[in-house]
Amino acid sequence: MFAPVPRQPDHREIEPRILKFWAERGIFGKLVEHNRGRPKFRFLDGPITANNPMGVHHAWGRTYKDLFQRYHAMLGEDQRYQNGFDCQGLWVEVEVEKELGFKSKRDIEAFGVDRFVEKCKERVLKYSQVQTGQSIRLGQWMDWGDSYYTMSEENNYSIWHFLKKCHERGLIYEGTDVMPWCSRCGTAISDQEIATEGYRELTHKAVFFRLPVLRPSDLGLRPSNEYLLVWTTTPWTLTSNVAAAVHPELDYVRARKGEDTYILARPLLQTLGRDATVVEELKGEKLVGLRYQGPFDELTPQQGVEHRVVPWDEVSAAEGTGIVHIAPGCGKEDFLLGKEHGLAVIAPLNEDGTFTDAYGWLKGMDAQAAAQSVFDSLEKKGLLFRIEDYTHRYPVCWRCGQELVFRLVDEWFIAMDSLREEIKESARQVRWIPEFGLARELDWLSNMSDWCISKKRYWGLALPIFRCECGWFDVIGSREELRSRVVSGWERFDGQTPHRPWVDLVRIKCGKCGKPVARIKDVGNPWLDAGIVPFSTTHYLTDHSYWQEWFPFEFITESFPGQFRNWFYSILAMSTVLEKCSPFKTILGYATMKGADGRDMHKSWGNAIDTDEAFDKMGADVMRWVFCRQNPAQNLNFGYALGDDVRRKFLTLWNVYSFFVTYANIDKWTPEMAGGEPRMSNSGAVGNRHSSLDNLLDRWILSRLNSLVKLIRERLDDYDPASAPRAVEEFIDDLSVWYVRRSRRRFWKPALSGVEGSASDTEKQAAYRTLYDCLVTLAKVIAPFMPFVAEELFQNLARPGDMTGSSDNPDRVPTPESVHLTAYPEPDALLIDPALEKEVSLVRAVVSLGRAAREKSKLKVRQPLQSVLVRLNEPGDKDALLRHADTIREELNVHDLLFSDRDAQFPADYAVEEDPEHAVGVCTRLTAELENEGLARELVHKVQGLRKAAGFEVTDRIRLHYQSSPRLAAAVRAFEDYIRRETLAVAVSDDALAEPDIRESAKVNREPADLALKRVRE
RNA sequence: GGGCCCAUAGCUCAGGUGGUAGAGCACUGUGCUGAUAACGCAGGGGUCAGUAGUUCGAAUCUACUUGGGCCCA
Repeated sequence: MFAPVPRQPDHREIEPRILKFWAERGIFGKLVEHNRGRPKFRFLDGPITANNPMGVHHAWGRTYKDLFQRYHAMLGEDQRYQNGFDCQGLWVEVEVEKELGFKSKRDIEAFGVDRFVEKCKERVLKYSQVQTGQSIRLGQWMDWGDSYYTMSEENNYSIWHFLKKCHERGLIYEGTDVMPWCSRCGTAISDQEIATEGYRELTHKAVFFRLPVLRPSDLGLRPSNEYLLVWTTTPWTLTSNVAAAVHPELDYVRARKGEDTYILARPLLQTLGRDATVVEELKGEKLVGLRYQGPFDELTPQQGVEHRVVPWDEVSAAEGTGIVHIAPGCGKEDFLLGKEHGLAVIAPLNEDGTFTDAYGWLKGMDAQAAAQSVFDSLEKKGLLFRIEDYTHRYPVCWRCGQELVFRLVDEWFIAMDSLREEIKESARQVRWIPEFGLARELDWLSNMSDWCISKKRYWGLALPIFRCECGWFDVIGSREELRSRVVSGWERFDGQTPHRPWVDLVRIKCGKCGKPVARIKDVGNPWLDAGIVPFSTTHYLTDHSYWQEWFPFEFITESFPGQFRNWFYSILAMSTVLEKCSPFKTILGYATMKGADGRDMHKSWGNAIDTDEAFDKMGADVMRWVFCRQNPAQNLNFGYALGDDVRRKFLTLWNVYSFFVTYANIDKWTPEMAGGEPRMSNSGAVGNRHSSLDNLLDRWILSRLNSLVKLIRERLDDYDPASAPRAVEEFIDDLSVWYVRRSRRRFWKPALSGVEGSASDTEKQAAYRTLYDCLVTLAKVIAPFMPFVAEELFQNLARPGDMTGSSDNPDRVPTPESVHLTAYPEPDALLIDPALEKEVSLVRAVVSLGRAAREKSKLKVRQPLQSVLVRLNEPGDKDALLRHADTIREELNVHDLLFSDRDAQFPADYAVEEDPEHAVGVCTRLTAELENEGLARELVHKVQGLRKAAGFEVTDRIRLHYQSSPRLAAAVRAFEDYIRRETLAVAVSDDALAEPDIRESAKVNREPADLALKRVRE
């Protein structure tokens, strides 16, 4: 017996129960064991940041990861199943700071770096556990006890090794650069980190100001009443102005306004207002070298600075004045231009974004808050021209949202120029899905600047760089190397992880002057942590043969946006340095998850979906299906409505399953009855025992099933997750709407006689057998997508009685214990019959047209008609339709199926519908005989309704009594056999019935009738 | 300024290698009542963003334009 099937699947009940089943039976462990030593599927999990509970967008990616791992497991491939957690970096620090109520780095120092670092570790451990639980709830199968953590010693020391290799190639250097700087976090933000969320549309005060041109006089250079008109959006940087840039090819003017003369780009003359008159036109190159008086010459750092006009091709006349203020200490491009022209570099800011002590009255003032003070000072000096609001995209800190400033800093870099082409070559070795990924990655690689690997923070990779005051530095490549070179502090470091503050206590000997040298204080860029995992997780340094077994990886899948310059970049770069190749062969990228309304998910906008709530409301299976059927290249607008659609679709499958179990139990049908040998073999082949079947419907659905399996294997082998679910949905539709509906009567009476070779038994057995194989195969097919429901179907169909613990079905058949331990179905080419599939499509098209024609005739389908007439353009289609004549006649409820030539006209009493290929007409003329038949069918319809209303079982026999008009009575007599058969009536009589179970006064096609039913006990 | 992606029915989206537009939802009508707090069928609805080109033929290929998104500078 199959367990009775609830009317609707309840994921809240099913999913936890299946999780428990898997856990108790150790199914995952058995799977790993089963495939051990077989051909490998090498998957690399990109680490998830273990800093908060998982977002629903993570569930999207994790679904892909699980889908392909489960699929390849069912192909019998050996896998590592290692999940990864990203642990180190500013993002964790920021959360811990919030937890502790810290506002700045000073708070951390006061709290103690060691305690702070421990807090960071604790947070990572806590949320890695939370995420593990959520992933399990999603149905993801990983070796959860063996997750890698990027804070592990192996990971950190592997990076040391990488950095050492870079140093051996002379790529590591300390540079002065102007970097985007977060004054709250007290650290530079690397190029990669100014990510999607790294820019924000902001409005600032922009200022037009004037700088007096210095003219020669007896006493040297003196300010004149001629001015450069200059514009900037960052007032605080004026304090560090050293030059003004013009485009040498651009047209400029000298224009008089009142007593004064202004120089600016000609296209921007209107900036001066209407009362200005042009005195002279000149090219920008004529202005180069002109000296002017700086806007803040009174400040100490400005003493001795010579201000002059320099040429720059980047200047445009699109906005401002065409004269650009240059402060090499405050802007990246300014810095580069300054280098080119040998300009002075003035660095005005402290780590916290305030002016340094040298800045006199500005000392201690926050740079961004200083705008008004700068304006006041300009005003007082007669240099202010105009202030206006200016809206632009401005970089902000990707973690805390603070507006960034550009600050002159000393940071450590890996020189990338010599690696650029090598890494691009590695990127080209990869299959990028979607294809445009390669172009994106190459674009990034072509434009990337040197990799800034240092961060002035606490929780992260301890960069193994030791630098002496004398200028010497070296990079340590391993713990052993450090130990061999240590001169002091080892005992205080030994036993600790290689993190701050402990590793900072170690001293080595300077290679030049011999002094004890400490590590630089900086920690590493977190993408180093994630970038090394292709090596650290495969024990590149400690177990080389293991690494050789598992490297490179076949497959990774991650979200595209952002990762081109982050993880994809760092694993490609690091692997290229270490092994001159890409560490992965195929990348499946997917887009961004948005709210149901297409906007970013925000709690305050009400469109955010909590992961745990989604598991509860939607269920993991449905959620996974939604993710899988999505085109990965397209943003996913995720909401509960998507889940409702999927649930409806699967309710159809559930109904088929429920239908099968209901009737199989009535007939006490078991798989063994129809076969003889055990049903579920491990071969995985689908329906290979049906080749002798002659039922067209059976042959058709098995062809469809095998075609489906073939397609899905092709698509999954090609790393295309989205095509498979769509194909499954179509199959479910075919199975329910056509196969089950058309086959329904085969599952009804008479009951299985048990007589070998009886005709009705053979038909019925074939139907059960076919539907059973469809369902069991489907369970296997969807197992990687919807692991819970697949298991539920499989357990009840293939191992009935097992899950409930009742052991009327002990392990007497070698059926695998779980659907996830079965082999993925293989298509049987002999069962695929494209011609038959096409034929059934044709039949369905003709039936569809016929129904539309009936619709037009206003004659309901229950009323039999004499004939349907089909006109075909393809004469060959006639034979095909004739093979399905019974089907067409039944579907359209007509007696005859007729054909006509392509040019023939339909008779006048036909209602006709047509499409480009065929026309179908139904004869609308009714005879008395047809009307009687219609009455009989209508009566049956009423009686079935009464059976239902009375609560009879579908197998109950009844007595049917009726009193009616003579017209109806005649019809009943004419079709009595039919009525008895359809309603399971043992007797039909026209007298009154004493004590009926149910009675009704009804109208049967306008003929009045009293109907009464009584159940007959056997 | 450069690169990449997108634009198909009211909404969400399918539409390898070019051949007279499809699904789901929504809407309207209707049927079924032995899967039934389900389901089926039928119908309305699209100049496939625009323009030009290649072609016997373009939603599909090419160029440009417009609008949206992302990235780089």
